[in-house]
Amino acid sequence: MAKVTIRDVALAAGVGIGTVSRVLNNNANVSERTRSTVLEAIETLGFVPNAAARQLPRKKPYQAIGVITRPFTEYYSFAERLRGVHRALEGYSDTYELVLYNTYSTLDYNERLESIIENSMMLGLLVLDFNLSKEQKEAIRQSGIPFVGVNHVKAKDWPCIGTDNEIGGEMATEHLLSLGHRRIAYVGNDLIDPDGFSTSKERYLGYLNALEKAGVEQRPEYFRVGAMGYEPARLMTLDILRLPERPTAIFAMSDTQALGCMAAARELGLRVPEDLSVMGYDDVEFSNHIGISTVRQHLELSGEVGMRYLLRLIAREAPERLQSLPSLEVIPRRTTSVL
Amino acid sequence: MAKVTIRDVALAAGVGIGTVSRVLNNNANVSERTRSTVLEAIETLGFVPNAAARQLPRKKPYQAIGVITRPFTEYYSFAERLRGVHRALEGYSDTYELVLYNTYSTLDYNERLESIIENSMMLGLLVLDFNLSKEQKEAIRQSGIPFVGVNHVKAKDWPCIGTDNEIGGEMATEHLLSLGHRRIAYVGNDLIDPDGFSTSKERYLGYLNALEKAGVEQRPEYFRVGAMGYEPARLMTLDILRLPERPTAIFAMSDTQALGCMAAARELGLRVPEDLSVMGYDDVEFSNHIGISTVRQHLELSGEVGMRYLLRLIAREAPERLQSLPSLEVIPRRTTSVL
DNA sequence: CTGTTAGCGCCTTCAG
DNA sequence: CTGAAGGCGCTAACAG
Repeated sequence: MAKVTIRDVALAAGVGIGTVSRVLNNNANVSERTRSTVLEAIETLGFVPNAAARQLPRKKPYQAIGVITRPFTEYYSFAERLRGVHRALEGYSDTYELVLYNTYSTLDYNERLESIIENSMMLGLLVLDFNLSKEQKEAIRQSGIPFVGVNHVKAKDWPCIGTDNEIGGEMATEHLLSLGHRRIAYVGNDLIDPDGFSTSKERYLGYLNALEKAGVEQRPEYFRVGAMGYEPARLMTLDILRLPERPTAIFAMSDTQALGCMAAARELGLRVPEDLSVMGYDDVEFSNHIGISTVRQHLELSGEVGMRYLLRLIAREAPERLQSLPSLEVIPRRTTSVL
Repeated sequence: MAKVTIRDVALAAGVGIGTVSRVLNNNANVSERTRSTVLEAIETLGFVPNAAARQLPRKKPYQAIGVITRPFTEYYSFAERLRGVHRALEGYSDTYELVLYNTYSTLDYNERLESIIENSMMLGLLVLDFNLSKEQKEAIRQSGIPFVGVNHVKAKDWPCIGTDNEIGGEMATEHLLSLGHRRIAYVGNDLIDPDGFSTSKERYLGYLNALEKAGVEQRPEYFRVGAMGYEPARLMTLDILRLPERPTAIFAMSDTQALGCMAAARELGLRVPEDLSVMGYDDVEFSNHIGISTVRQHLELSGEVGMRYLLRLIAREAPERLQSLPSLEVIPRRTTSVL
């Protein structure tokens, strides 16, 4: 159906477009009769006022900044990044609206990105946890929208911030090794996930590096990957722990998955860390509350730094180099102990 | 500084406005020289293109739905509600943008709301966890923007959805009583928080009801409220557990706070649930993973149902009555046990 | 109370 | 390659 405008409504209702506008804005100066006639016309025509057109004549312009991310509601770690984003935006709340593009899949992601560019409604764009293709970067650049990436390995062709997952994976594994563990399992997402993300692969490579440096043989049966999240991790761990010779430690690629490992251990009557050490990754907030040993990757800070920089780009302030994040840190807590 | 338009830029650069538009949109047909002249003018004038005006001539209209909430990044429970909101929006991602208004304070909240109404850019508004005043409801209604409330006790004057905190508090306490506990403490937020929220008060009233029905005396020293969150809960619990006669159970008003209670117990060498039962509230995701006994209030579903209804209102589809949430449920897990 | 007329700021032909 | 003109859909003054 073609787009219906205020003019169509006026025509259908047999009134002027000014009158239609008045009922739209609940202006007092309209008789009850004409009002209802207009309302009826709006109804039957399915008229939806164009937001941009309404906004145009108003004094205060609509200024919005977009944040595009993979489903943050499914991952605590994304939510923590967003916390930093909001921190950076504090004080700007009456200046910029935050438009959150929560995508569901790569396809969805690409479409949203395209639509953002087409609409050209965003003053700036923060790309959270997503790898843009060369073409996509080029397209955004063409559009003239300032953009910044968060959680991406440093690249020359766009301003981005992130940490090195391979190093992090190595650190986590080294921690376990330093505690005397030799039978260490890896539990994570599929190495290449549907969204083309290689986080799991990177952390796994770090794990391999650490083992190799320590001269520890890597056992294939201690390597399990699958869908992301708590439940798959629990199931995979159950499998691992039923092995004839079970590992004494597990490196889970996220804190949420570490929770799954711990649940599996509990189900089998194994104590953590006495019978099994569990190492997580991310250092989300609950990890501290519960006492999960993990690798801190400064999630919140990453969002904050990224957004601050984007704000600078938008304001065209001297774009000093993008500040880099503090180093990854191993945070030993109560789920890992000496063998 | 007055608003600078494309015309000012054209004037300053000594070119036509069409040319300015072309450089703005990275159109090929501009000589390198004029391009840089224009860019310079843009720079010195600090020109920012008006988003609405840019959008207007394009084919695809900008359609956005606003969600206004208290700082969701600080509360897991809000994040879970948002998950439901997103679920409801799945499949509409190419139709509606989701604009998230994450507020920092009541003042901020009121300002944002005003600005939303003034801009009239939103097709609909979902109000998450915030009590609107009569005037505010009236103002939104005047603006003609469809709106729905989530987490509000049922009211006649606007469509909203929510659960009864008093009943929930009573259920939680009854669970503890049924396990034989008589010395039960309450740990929560200040009864009236800075944002005028009375969630804590309501749950506390439920707690009192349950005690009274059971004929259990309520001890003032078992009542502690303070700032929201893990850390304050931990500190308050530390106090309570050092009492000459410490309670055998604690009802914490949220799962996050329950975590704080558990941490305090651990610090004092008390086992949960053997030495102390801890009851939470919310049933956020990690509660299941960790095994916290709690009251399920269907957070995710609330966001989903609310947004679905809003979508109907926007589409002007038969607004059958707003579906109500399932009843609250006590979910006993591993942090509560018989005395 | 209501129709009409100017723009809102920008994009997009259309001639040069 | 570039300037000028027409319109995007709506609001807001202005006369009735």
